[in-house]
Amino acid sequence: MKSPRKARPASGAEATTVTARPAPPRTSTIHDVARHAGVGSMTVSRVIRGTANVSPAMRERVEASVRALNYQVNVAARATRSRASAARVGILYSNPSASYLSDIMMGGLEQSSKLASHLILERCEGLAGQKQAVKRLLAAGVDGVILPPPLCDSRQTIAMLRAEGVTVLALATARPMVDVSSVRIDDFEGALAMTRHLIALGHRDIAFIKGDPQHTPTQLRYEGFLAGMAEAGLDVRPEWVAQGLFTYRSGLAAAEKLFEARLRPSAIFASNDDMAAAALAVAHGRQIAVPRDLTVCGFDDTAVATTVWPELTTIHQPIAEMGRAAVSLIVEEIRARKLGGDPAPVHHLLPFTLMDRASSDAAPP
Amino acid sequence: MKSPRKARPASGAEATTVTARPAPPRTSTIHDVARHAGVGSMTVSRVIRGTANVSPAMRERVEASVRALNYQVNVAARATRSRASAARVGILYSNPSASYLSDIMMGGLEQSSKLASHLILERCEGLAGQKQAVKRLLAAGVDGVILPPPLCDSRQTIAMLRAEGVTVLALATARPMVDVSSVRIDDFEGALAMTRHLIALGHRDIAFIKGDPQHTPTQLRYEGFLAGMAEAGLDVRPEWVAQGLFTYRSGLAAAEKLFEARLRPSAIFASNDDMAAAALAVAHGRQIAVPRDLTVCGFDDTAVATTVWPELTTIHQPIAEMGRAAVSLIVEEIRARKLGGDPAPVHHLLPFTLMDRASSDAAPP
DNA sequence: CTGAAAGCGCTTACAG
DNA sequence: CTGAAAGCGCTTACAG
Repeated sequence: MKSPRKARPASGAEATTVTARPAPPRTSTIHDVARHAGVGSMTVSRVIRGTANVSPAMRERVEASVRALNYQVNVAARATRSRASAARVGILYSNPSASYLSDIMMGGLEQSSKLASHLILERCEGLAGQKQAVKRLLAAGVDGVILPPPLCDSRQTIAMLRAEGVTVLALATARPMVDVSSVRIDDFEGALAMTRHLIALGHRDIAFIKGDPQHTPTQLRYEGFLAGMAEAGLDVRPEWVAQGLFTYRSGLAAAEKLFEARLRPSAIFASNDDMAAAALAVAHGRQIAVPRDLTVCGFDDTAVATTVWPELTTIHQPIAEMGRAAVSLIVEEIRARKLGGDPAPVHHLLPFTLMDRASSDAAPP
Repeated sequence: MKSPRKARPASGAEATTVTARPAPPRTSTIHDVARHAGVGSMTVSRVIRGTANVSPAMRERVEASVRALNYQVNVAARATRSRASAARVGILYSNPSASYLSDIMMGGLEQSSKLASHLILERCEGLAGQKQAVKRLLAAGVDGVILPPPLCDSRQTIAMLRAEGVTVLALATARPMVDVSSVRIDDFEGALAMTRHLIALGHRDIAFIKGDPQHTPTQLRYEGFLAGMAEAGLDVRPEWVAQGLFTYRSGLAAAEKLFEARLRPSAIFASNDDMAAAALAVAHGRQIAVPRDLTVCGFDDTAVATTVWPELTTIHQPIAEMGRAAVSLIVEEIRARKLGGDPAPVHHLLPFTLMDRASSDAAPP
């Protein structure tokens, strides 16, 4: 066995080089394009924004110059002038370890970077920390705040923000309020689609692991499951419904309970991926082969779904896209309000996708 | 059992309202502050940037006005004028499902949003897609590109970018090149620290699961482990070293192999969290209680580390912070080059943290 | 140490 | 349908 080194290997950089670097490329402006096309800068501005009132010939000419000069908009400059993106948007979160959070942030930050709006991340410690967190956001001068779960369902937080004239958007809530904009998927339909999928695979003996009763999607996912079973005329046995809390640990306990029932189900539908991953681990321990002897599926399509083996069949929530949509919508709403309007709240329902992976298969005969 | 509903529950918004909203807050500018403080705008600009050459009295006065008016910098406007942040930075990634990726992005986007630089995310499909992806980035007019693993170690990608005058930064590489800036932790020291921790807990029989031989951190983490064992005068049994590939599935196989050895180790140190999570699942299946009968630990502190139960003791890589640092450093390097300089590459080594969680405990007597 | 002027790259509002 | 002017909020470069 190789003898260990005491000094840090590669602690400094290695003595390898690549090549010398030429001068950095220069980026062109709207005026360069205008000069190249022989038109006014205003026309270029109209073309790149896709505004109406530009003759086709002119548009063609400008677009050619844009390509020729490899022009790219300077979003920072654009933001300076157009009120739209001068928006300051907060994201108030409370559960930083949730796997969906970084995807929400990623989508939101990406969109914000496109619009050159300014995003402010604020963490709220427990429920008691709400007031403090809202105060910090107000001190930062936010025009709007996006609320991911579970704060998306906190009437108190929403009320505090709105009392100060701040625009609010609830993200991934299952229970949107009529006068607060929201971005979400349809949890009921998602669970229904998964249940139909299992039934189409020939499963009749389907168990279900419920989520945390405190969270709004829990009930809808369960109802979607019940609806799917009912429309196929299948029974839902009480001993095949286990209570979970959306955590891996609760999934471990729930799965153990399901396996102790007299009859073993041929499929387990867990209402999120963490609990489905736990069910997989329990099955593995009991030497139950997945998917040969047991189908397991989840909900959300978070990172763990593709980490475990076999990879989980699950309902994909387009979380990053929801983050993007949330920023777009709230910035638009803020803009409208700044212009003196009173925009109606928008409720944006995004499509989910059933990801058919290796953890599910036809029911054993 | 409750009868299922056919219609989508809560498919539209609920009939609940909150409160009416007052007018949105207006944000103040540098000139408002200047007027309030009775000074020139330039002085305010100097104070908020923390520039030298401002008398303490003046600074005090301006800061009071900043607080009074709740002034917040408009980063977009700032970016317009200061060349620094006009930077366009690409992030070229190839493994979108990697759990560290969204954290890198999150840190990077956050920093970029602060600097009002422009981030462009580009995905490269397989190794063959490198050329295409680089072309797309060049077409987008990038000044610099950040390379997360595994592309951080691709000499070809780096060479292509630099040939076009693009500044490159390698993120989380274990083998930095001397003339390419990098941001990383010390993998050797991290593994050494974990090994020492296990030994301090009384473990003598420690098994190790190696990572993918293609990835640069693999060797260093293994060497860190060997060094720790050697300095304590402990043997490393060949049958207690298993080869993995950094995937959960490979961890499953590696752990099974370790348990088939004649003697069972009292601790398993997996060189990443996915494989440690797999080892946990295998132990669970074999009714081996963790941490009572077996200690399991990982490396990276990705989301899965706190998803599984018991939660994993692991080495925390400050991934989001590394993303932030990468953006800061590359923007600074781009700025320096734009001003005509030839800045030396920077090698930034961030501290790791040993997260002592529930999956590790003292060795059984 | 402080400030008035010019300008960043774009869009708004106003003329033709 | 097209464009010249003014201005967004800030910083750079130049005077004092």
